[in-house]
Amino acid sequence: MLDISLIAGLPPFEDMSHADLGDLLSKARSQHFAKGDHIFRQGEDARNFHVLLDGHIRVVKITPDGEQVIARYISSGEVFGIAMAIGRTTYPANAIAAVDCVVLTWPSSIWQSTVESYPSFSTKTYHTIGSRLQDAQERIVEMATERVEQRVATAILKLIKQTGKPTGDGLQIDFPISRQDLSEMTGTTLHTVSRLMSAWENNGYIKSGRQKVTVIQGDKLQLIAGGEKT
Amino acid sequence: MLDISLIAGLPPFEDMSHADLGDLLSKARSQHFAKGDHIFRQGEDARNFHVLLDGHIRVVKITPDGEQVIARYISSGEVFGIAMAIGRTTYPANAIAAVDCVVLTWPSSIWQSTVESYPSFSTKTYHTIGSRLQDAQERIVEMATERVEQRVATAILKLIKQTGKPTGDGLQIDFPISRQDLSEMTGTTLHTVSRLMSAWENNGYIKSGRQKVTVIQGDKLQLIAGGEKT
DNA sequence: GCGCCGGTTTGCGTAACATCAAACAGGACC
DNA sequence: GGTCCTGTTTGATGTTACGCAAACCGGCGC
Repeated sequence: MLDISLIAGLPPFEDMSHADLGDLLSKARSQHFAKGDHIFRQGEDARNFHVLLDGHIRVVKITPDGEQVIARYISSGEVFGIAMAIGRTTYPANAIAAVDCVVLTWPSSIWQSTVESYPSFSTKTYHTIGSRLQDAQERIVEMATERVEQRVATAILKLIKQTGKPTGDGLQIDFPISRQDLSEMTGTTLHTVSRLMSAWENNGYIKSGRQKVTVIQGDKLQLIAGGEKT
Repeated sequence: MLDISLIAGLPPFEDMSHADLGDLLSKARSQHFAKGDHIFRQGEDARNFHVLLDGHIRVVKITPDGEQVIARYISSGEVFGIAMAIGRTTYPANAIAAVDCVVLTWPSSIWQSTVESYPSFSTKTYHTIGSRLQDAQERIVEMATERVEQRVATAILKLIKQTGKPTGDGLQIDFPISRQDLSEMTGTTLHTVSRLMSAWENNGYIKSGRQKVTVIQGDKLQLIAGGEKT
């Protein structure tokens, strides 16, 4: 039904035999989500885990008083929604399609047997969790020690590194992202992000439009991220 | 040489047979660290992994420009220094004995075989990493959305929950902790922490002295942590 | 083509905290 | 008991970035 080539090249599945891949795929179903759809919601029972085949997904935490914090963006090829791997029974955040997405979905019930049967998948997955932990720790350090300007620059550079797509002038973040989104990634307000980006655009470091960001002079942003005053 | 009773009751090792425990212990060595000693340093080759048998350990990240951020405190019974579990070859932070400590140490070389041989240990360990990830994500949300006052209150309550020891008046954090330490946990300055704690002491919520904090009215702190104005 | 809506820009006042500065106190050591 | 050291308190001043407000803009649907 689903073709092995869908996942054969993806990081979580490399080192798995074709037979194993077929086995695993036979238990999966493929889903399409339109831009803006929720793949799952915070607090919901973690009934499935997923791999993103195509698109970009925004993972958002919501606080008791309704504020939103973007935990991360998922790019294609990544596993996500693996709550049970970290001993949870519910999802810790919302997952929202930033663009139209194609997702492979497995029932959580086969998680345990899956990690046991395919040790390379298991190792890869735990390393994924590990790198998310490191990422989170780094963000804590940033938030604790850096000023807003640096954090916004860092966030943009990280997205460019993760998803940068060449355009005429430079590298562009290849999904729609608003000032508000960037503020929710960096713990500030859309106003402050807008002010910073206006200044950078005036200096020719970036070009930006409605939900678009293109980095022209990454080195300059890098300097700002590193804490240079101008 | 080392007695099984040392680790038999500890969370990471429950569900392991006595034979397995003996096996594992035979490869361990026990070490003593005086207050202030480094168990390992950031950037160093991760040659060992550890379990804390007694004491408290401060895990500190250092930024390129020398600022310090406290990632967490380790309490007795926890595994730590498990860099290789998350695919690193070096330690991501300093580990410093907050008080005199007793530590069990294994060479990293046996990590892989250990997680493979003892699935219950493996599961427990990955859940530990998972809960540290959740913890980190929560801290990001806090730093992004809450004011300093709330964060400091939350930090104190978390330490009380983790290590609170009953005294005459209330629960005391059972290792020496300075205003500076609290500021490095919450991304603020020792001055601000001092001001907040002075106010709380005046209100009778806490008692504090040199590197000591005792919580008298945890419910009041809880209100502050939750965002109540007074 | 026009109006509407969501996203964006920009100005102004100000709260929250950092920074600078200086005095103060508890212990450890002699 | 005195001295030194480290941690703590408190005040005065400065700055960052938030909150509020209002205007603006670009695309989409009608």
